[in-house]
Amino acid sequence: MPGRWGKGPASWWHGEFKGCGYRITIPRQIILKVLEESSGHLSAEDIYLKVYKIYPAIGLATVYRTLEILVNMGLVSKFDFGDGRARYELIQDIKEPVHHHHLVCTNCGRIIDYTDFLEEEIELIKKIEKKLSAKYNFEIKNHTIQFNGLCDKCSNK
Amino acid sequence: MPGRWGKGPASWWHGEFKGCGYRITIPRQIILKVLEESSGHLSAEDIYLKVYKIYPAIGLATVYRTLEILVNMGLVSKFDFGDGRARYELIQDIKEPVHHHHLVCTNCGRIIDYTDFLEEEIELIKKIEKKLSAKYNFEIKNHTIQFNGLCDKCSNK
DNA sequence: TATAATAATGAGAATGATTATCAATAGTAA
DNA sequence: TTACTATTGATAATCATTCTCATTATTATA
Ligand SMILES: [Mn+2]
Ligand SMILES: [Mn+2]
Ligand SMILES: [Zn+2]
Ligand SMILES: [Zn+2]
Repeated sequence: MPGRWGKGPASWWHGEFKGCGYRITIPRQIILKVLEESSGHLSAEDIYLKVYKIYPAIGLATVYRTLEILVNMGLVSKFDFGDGRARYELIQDIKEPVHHHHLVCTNCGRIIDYTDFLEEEIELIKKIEKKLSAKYNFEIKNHTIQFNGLCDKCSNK
Repeated sequence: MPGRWGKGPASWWHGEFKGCGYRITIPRQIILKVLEESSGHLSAEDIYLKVYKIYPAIGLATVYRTLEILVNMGLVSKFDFGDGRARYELIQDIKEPVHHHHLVCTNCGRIIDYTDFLEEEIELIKKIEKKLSAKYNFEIKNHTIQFNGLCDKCSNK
């Protein structure tokens, strides 16, 4: 995640975090660190276990509390892929999010990220958002697009 | 839901149901009836309560079991809108599903169905599915598209 | 730096949706 | 009708997530 750190000790998110009245704590720093260094789709417990290795005093409730804040601040996306637990992933770049969509295998649960949209896809989404905003007077903040089916391994049984 | 019933007593779904080795039972008939007569986004408990009025002997576990079958058969869609309980809705027409997408208010939880896609939207989805299938060797069965934001009431505070 | 105010924490209990268990019942084919 | 067994309802068990609360850590301030 290049370009996010200044020269000082403060991380890219410290400013926004403090601006919202939140304190910079050890648990929060480590949770963010783990999110930064992991590839996506981690469950709260996944994150807890990774933090635990660095900081065994961590509590699971703190992980949940921190994730809730991050989701509300728009720094983390929360997904439900149907396996009974929520999944979290850091939004890579706040200014210009590297948005991506998901392919979810309904058999083995594998999740494939794809970002190589057709140019049209991006255009169309903007157009649809505009149309829906107008028609339903709805202020659209973000969207989720997911294709479900069978991955290569599962469709070849 | 016109055009689904023959002249006999059997409902449109009886054939497919039996074909899968499932028995036609009173609880299942009433659950389907409730799904047919309700507008979408019902939780398992919503369904349980509606069935209960007609058939008080119903058990909640039976509702869950039946819904699981219906989802697996592709007769019912299951969604998670982030309020901690799954939502179910009958797919209106199996042959030519009246597919729709959702606008979800992140403040009050209101859900708006929209089906009035731009013609381009439908075309593009087909194109994307084809591209993704080829690239990831993924057999796409269905998709979910959801826009999140604030509904008119909530954005006017 | 020391202090006060209070946000944040971790442990553990509580919640609540969903699933599993099991003996009794009902649907089906013969 | 009978025999077979899928299905059921009650209820216990699971398990992710949230809540409670006494303790601790962070921050602004003096
Ligand atoms: Mn992803
Ligand atoms: Mn709907
Ligand atoms: Zn798979
Ligand atoms: Zn709303």
